[in-house]
Amino acid sequence: MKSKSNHTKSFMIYEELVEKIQNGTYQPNTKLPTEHEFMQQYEVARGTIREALQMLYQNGYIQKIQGKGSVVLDIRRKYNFPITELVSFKQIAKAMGGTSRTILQELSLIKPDAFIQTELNVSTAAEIWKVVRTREIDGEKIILDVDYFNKQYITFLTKEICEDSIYEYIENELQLSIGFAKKEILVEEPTEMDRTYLDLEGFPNVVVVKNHVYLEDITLFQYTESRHRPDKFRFVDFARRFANYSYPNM
Amino acid sequence: MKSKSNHTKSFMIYEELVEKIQNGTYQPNTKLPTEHEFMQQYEVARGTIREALQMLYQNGYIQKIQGKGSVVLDIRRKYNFPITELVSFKQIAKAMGGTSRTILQELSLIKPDAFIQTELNVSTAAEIWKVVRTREIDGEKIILDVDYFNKQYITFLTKEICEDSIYEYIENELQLSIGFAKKEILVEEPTEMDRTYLDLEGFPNVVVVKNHVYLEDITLFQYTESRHRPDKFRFVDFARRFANYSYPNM
DNA sequence: AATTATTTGTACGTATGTATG
DNA sequence: GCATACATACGTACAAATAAT
Repeated sequence: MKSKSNHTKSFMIYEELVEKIQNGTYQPNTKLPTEHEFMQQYEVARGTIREALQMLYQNGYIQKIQGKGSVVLDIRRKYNFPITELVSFKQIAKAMGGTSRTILQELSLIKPDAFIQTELNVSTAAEIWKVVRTREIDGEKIILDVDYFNKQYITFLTKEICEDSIYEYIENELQLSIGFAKKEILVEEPTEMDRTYLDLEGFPNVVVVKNHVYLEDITLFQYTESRHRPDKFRFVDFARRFANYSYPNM
Repeated sequence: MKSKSNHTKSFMIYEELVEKIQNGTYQPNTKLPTEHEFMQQYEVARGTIREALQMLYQNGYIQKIQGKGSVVLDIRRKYNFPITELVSFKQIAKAMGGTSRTILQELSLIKPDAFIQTELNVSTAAEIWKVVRTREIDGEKIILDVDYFNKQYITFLTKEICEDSIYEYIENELQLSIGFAKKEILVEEPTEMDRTYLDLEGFPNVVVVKNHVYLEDITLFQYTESRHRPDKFRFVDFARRFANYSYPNM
């Protein structure tokens, strides 16, 4: 999972601590070194350490307890699944282990119909890339991804890019920074497309994840529907009660 | 949505800005005042303003763009639904408007079976509150909530509390601070319980949200299954690509 | 039971870097 | 090149919660 360059001290410390939590250097339910110890270890100001710890906190790696210290959580380890982050299928497949394959069913430039005009907020004149891909895991076609990209921002696409990772291409080749996405999870009846491209095995509905994806400058460039066979669908989320807004500092 | 006291300057500023975004004082796709202007307006240090803005950013209210400013997003307004936060049904029902009702089907103290022992990480000796509630919206029973509370932490429950809001009771009466939760969304076949307590109308499966809820001191005190009729299920999530770890400051 | 030390939380101020216009 | 605005980092002080004396 790489993206734009982030060579700040706090981010590098964060990455190092994530690594040490994942490889067991810091064990679940034990305390991390104190902020003061980290200060000396990394020779940075306390605020810098607190930023790194805040990222760990925000992403569910640790719990910070005032007066006590930071405790390593094992939630990530227990559910080794991408938790509420924007990740591509390639990353998920890699994390899950099993054999996976992407089959490109369609790659075309289209004029947006009324639905796509609304979802991508474009006029009839716009040009849109339509990408249809089947995701096969352990020999079963269980996910159908239908993507629509605004050609104004994603100017060029090829079969090879779609079969690898479009996100990697967007961030590394096109040098665009993906900012955020709004996800919506629903259950729908299978469409004709679902029936042809998925191994539905008689399941009477599909779980649909609808995604609007924005760049960092707030331009909406992608609308995606990820259509899952219900028995294979799983979504894991980590939520804090108040995103306990204790922020680093100063 | 209230919880533990948070009277910090940055949090109060955050709340005030949320209010102003929601009531339209700050319009979507326009820029907020600069950090410098906020500094003068609130007579606080820049870091304090940046903390407040960071909370807005993290929760999808604004996008921060270096060199330009902070732009108000309309994602929250478009999907007026609790976005990836720990919220109780009472809050959701209130936000949705329509008529809603909670029916308490069962409230009992039980000894945990093998499944609950695993999910709540307790021994056979523990005592567990079991709460079964039906959620009715516009006259249809579409959600079945099955909660298990560790009596060690939630010592006392009544019919009235369960029919109102257990979360309010936990936070306001018991003065416990809820820390975080791990959610998992799956699709399952209806159980006998689902069939008796839900208006399933022939739907062959239910969407199940499994929830492990922890206090701020990391004690696991609740396991919940929220079982939804699939046609009425909807989950909205806001995700940042890298939770762009720019933190306030210093 | 009261005090002190430790550890995290909030807030202030300053300096410099980087992106935008 | 310059001004503006956000980003990162340093340092200091004190508050609040916890743990140890």
